[in-house]
Amino acid sequence: MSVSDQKKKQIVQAAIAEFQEKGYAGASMDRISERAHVSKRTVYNHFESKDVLFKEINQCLADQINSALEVSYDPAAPIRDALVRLGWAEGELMINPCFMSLARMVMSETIRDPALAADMDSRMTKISVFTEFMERATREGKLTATDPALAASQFLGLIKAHSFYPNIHSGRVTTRLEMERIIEESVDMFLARYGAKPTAQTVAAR
Amino acid sequence: MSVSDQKKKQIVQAAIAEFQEKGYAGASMDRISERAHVSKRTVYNHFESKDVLFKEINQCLADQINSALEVSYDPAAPIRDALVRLGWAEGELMINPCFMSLARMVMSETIRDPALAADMDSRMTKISVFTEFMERATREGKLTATDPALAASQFLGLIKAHSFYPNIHSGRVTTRLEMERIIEESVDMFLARYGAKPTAQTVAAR
DNA sequence: GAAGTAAACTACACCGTGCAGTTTAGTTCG
DNA sequence: CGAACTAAACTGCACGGTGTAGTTTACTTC
Repeated sequence: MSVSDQKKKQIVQAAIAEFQEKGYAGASMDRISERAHVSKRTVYNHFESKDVLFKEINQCLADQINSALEVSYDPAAPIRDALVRLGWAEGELMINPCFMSLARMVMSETIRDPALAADMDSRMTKISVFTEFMERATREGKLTATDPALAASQFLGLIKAHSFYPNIHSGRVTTRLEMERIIEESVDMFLARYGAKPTAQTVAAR
Repeated sequence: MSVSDQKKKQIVQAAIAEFQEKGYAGASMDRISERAHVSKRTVYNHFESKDVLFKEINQCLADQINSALEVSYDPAAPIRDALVRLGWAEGELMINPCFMSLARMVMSETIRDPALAADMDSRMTKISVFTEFMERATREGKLTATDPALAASQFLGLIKAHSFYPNIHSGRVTTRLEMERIIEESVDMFLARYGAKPTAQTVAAR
């Protein structure tokens, strides 16, 4: 990595910290350059404006989400295992402090600015895997989710309700152990509602 | 209502709109006074600073939440009906555009500022009704929620996942009809997991 | 000579205050 | 009743001090 790339990385890190603490409007380009141990002019050599710098950081978040959600559907796996694996695709992000820190910052801005929210949404290209999963599993008789989109959103809602949303407020990040429990409990509830033919075997598996 | 009170109300309304659109740091006291059709000096006669004005608005939100959650436990009602009623205590808030608008604004600030988040939390005195409900219903054999706090948070999570959190981003407010469905679906899933003795009667009631 | 630095500089916007003068509501008195 | 008075609130404007985004300039390092 060249010196210039190194500086750019420092700037991005500093900007994340500054935007996180103060928000877009409250962040100062002077402080960002200080935190990056870089002259202000160097910041402007790499990013033509505060807005461009902010957008670049947003793209980092979208990239993280998209790559985390590249999860393939395994028809051979038992539905319970497949759901746990699907849950972990999201869960893995939420136990990652770097991701959560970024997510908090971006979210507090998107809440206020619908245009920015739409822009971010358009960057999240992989969200559909959850609905596709429900649809396919139902087609194969493993679930009874007649409304796959609803089921997907309920599944995500259960997980997020115990990790993402509380974290967003407290700043505390869920541990891997806690996430295991959250996913177990979410899958339990989800299968209680949508599991096909609740046989003795399914119950015993709990 | 006196003229002075009327002006104060105008200021609060204008401030909500301004804070909502621009955030705390981005909001301008000059613009707030313009939006309220009031001189800037009048704003400062009612509120000694931007911060005081902001806090006053936060208190409005806390008041709305606390009064909405004053819901009593009815031991005579079937558990399903009681859950629906409990869900509506929260749901009623979320189909209210005024509440949602305020909630969005406050949330985007509390996300960034943990101290403010803690301050707001301390003002929400009635959140415990959900856990108390689960605890009591389990004691009376109507539910099997061995961890009442978890069950309460799952119940709320299911409802919020389909109204509050999507609304926060899109700005679109859930209709009463949609909320009926959300609460039905949430109670369905909740009872599938925690309903005591799933008898033929319980199933038929769906 | 390409990239970085430090510091000063421009051109604003913003918070909060001060103040001279006006409006409003209510009360007293003829 | 209605005119005169009073106290409080409101207006509009200007101002000090501060902070900001982004630019420029002169200098340094590799």
